[in-house]
Amino acid sequence: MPSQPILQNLAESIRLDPVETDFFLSLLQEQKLRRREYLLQAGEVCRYQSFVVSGCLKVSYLDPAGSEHVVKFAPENWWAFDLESFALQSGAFYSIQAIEDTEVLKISRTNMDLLLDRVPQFEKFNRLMYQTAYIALQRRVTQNLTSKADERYQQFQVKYPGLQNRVAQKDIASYLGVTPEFLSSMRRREMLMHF
Amino acid sequence: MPSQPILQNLAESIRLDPVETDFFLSLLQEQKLRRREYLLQAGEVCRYQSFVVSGCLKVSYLDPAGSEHVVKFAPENWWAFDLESFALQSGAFYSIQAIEDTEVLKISRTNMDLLLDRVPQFEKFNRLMYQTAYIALQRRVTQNLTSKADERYQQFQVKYPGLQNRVAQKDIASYLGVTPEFLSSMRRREMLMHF
DNA sequence: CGTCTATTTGAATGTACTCAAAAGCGGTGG
DNA sequence: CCACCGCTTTTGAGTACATTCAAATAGACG
Repeated sequence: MPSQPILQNLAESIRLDPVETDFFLSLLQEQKLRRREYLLQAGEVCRYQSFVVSGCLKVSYLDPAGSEHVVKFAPENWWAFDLESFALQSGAFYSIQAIEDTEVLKISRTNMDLLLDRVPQFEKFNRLMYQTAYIALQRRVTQNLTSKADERYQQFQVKYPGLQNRVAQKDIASYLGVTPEFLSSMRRREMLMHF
Repeated sequence: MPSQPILQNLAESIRLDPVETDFFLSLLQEQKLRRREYLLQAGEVCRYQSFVVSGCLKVSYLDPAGSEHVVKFAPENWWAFDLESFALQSGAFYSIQAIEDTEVLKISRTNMDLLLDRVPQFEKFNRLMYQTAYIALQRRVTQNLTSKADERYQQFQVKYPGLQNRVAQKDIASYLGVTPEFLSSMRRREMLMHF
């Protein structure tokens, strides 16, 4: 199991001794997804919290009119799950789909509860994850209100370096909240600017 | 001290015995603000988590170009604070200002730590607050991307019933992410619709 | 009452969308 | 290996949504 990346990710917020580390690793499951395969479908209960080892996922939501809205991407070293559904074990609002062949390490809600019980450090990890997620989201709201599509595109490039070459433009457009056609014309204008 | 509303708010997520309740209340401070007075200025460290007993606050952010963006309103029974600044004791990103004469009950970061130590119930309260805040925010992001200004205005009216009569239109416009002029013309069209 | 700020109104402009059609590209089967 | 199919991306014209700027009107407060 390719456990190095996830341990490194943990190390950013908490410190574990070898026993705790092993216990944590023993609770993980590995899963491989093909391009286009779903890790979670809207409506299902989100039973796992997943860490992307390789590949890339997209988290999206289908509005009543039937069009898709991408909420976030999760390339290597990102966590992906429907936070609300995982926390409350309610029906998921979002779907999570692989946009490349992807390998994840996931921990079930049950095992996470075990972990929280036995290794109190993980309370902190969890709290920080919520906190970080909230703060990041709050800034995104603010930025969406503040900036025009071309600025949001630049912010996307900063947030996800290199990802624009791995993700379909229609998905980037959806993430930015513009139509694929408009993103295309934005890119054209941007190209011309450089001459 | 008008402690009934805040106890009712707590009761929505946790149950306290009389001793815990008294301990909690002993950690609160009362503060009265005049219209236009600031509870927090951007750049300061947010040392308190405040609960609005009466009146109304607005949480807003000043962009580099100097224009204000309202992030949320906090009328009676809402909590208001800069979550990031309070958690990390870093400089606040947001300002919090009274838009009516307002009365708040606030708890300092220090006292909150005490509380978390002595009454573990509050871990849950805190986690739920983050969780709820996150989920609400996530939906707002999605809605902002999905819907037009007039729909966002309706959502505002649902979220904050009756508040449109207490808040300046320029602040509502800012919250919705449109210009005051456009909100004004939206309302005119809406009026005409009813004939 | 006068001053200051908020709101309304209108015209001109810009930003982003819809619809339609053409071109590009990737995967699949022959 | 190539041809074809389906989906994505590009391009363009016309339109709708929202902004800017300017000026007039209305309200709030001392």
